Amino acid sequence: MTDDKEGVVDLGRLRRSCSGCSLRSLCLPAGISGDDLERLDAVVRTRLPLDSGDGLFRAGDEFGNLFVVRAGCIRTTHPSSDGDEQVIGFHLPGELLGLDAISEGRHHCDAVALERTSVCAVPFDQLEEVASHVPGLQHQVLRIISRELVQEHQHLVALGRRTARERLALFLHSLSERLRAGGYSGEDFRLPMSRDDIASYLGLALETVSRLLGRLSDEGVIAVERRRVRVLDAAVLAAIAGEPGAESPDSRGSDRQVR
Amino acid sequence: MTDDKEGVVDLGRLRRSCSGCSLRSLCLPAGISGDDLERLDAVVRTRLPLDSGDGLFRAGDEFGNLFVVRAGCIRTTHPSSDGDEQVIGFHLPGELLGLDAISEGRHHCDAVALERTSVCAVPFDQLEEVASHVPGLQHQVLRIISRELVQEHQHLVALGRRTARERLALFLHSLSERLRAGGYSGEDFRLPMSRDDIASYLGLALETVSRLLGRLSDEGVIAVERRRVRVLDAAVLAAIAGEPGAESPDSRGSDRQVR
DNA sequence: GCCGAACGGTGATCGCGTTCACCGCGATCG
DNA sequence: CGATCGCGGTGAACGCGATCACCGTTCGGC
Repeated sequence: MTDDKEGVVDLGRLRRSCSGCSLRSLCLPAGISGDDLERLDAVVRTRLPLDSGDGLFRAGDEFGNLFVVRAGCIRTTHPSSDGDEQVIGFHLPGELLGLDAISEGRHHCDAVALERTSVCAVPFDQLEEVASHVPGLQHQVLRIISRELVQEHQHLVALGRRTARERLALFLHSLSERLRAGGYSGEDFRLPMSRDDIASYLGLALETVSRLLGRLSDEGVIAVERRRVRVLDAAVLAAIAGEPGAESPDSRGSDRQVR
Repeated sequence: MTDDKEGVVDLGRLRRSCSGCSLRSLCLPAGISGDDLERLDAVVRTRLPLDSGDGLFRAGDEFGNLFVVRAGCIRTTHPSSDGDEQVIGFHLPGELLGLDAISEGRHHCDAVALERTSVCAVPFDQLEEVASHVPGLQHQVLRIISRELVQEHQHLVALGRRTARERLALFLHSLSERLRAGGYSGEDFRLPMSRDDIASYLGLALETVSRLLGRLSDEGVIAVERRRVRVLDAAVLAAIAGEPGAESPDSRGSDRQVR
């Protein structure tokens, strides 16, 4: 199937493949190499381009593909019976979406691009087929979906126990970390989403988000200019967010032993 | 490995095995049968008994096993840096827990039994090994973890957008449905958790939970007597919870096509 | 250029749910 | 048996964040 001439690397094909992707270590191929990576590569459709506002899928749609964000940002929202909808997540480069559709074979969210965005589509049935021959890939899929679960737990704690100010600080902190992980600056970035989106995601009114951004700016923790954000004091931001600073991992043992 | 005499069923062993378990269709073995089910059976350790208050694992513990509740109830809580912790979930018969530990090989939650509880322990490395030979099992694991994700999304929407009254109705409605799925009555049951636990789970103060339970009781929607709850008007309860009554599935197509 | 919509900022007011306080009940234990 | 503790119920007051109202700015369209 490879039509590359011997010894000549096809740069175009490489750039479009997992092996040449800068997000490789974050994404499905993490820990996969050689023939196995080529098998995965054969399944992934790269470079699906989306304009700002374009939809990727809607709640109720039949589930066919998982998607990985290469560049840009995808917002997922959960529709409510009474009309209003809540923002569930923002997906940045290197992050998967569509995992919640595996359960019933239908998407439960609407997914929309917030800016010019490029995604890879991964046909799920083919991914499962490849994974059944590549144990490392099967494990990686489980790890990614489990990580998603952990993030949701943190989001739950934020919505359940944190003040508006703490939620916003946590949001900015998390965004900063994730952008850094994707290869972008974590200190100076542009928010892909509106104040309204942030408010919905954090379970707040948009006025509250607006005011608190202003307050954090007054305090010198961040600088905000419309959608541009600079983190001036990451330590204080993390402290407000309630992030454990230099806490020891503190392993306490292992789970219940079974005889 | 089977030491049963020909034609004679070992009832003790059967009752302890997946094939003889009444929760089979909810649990990992759903859709698995024959030799494959036997292979799964060989991995699962059944009947780990817990008393009320016993811990199953704690945040930071090394991850070894997934657990399935056979009877009783397990509460998982997410510890916070500043001391107070939030209840993340209640796990009823037929439900898995520990899935969030796959990502980093460490548990992120504390898990405690709220009453006399029996669980099955599933060593995760062995489960993965079996799953790599049994495609149906691999798919089932993904389906279960994905379903978990969907439930968390609904919980997020509840915490982000719903009033205290709606959250409580949703909680009772969901509890009722899940108990029914596990083979218990959904109309008349005993709450395994305290008001405090419910409040933490719903992001409310316990006083609010107490008052709203009283109000729902006054209105004749439910009857509450300490921890015993009877659902008197399931339709009204579902309506308050914002559950779609007789809404059509309304399939709108399939996700973005990829050329 | 003009127009209009989308977005963002800010003040004034309100109300839901929290907070604080104290109540009674039932179980456990010396 | 009275003492203690955990659990659950309830009243009163407060305050955080929602709601309502209106502002200016930016941007894309013709």
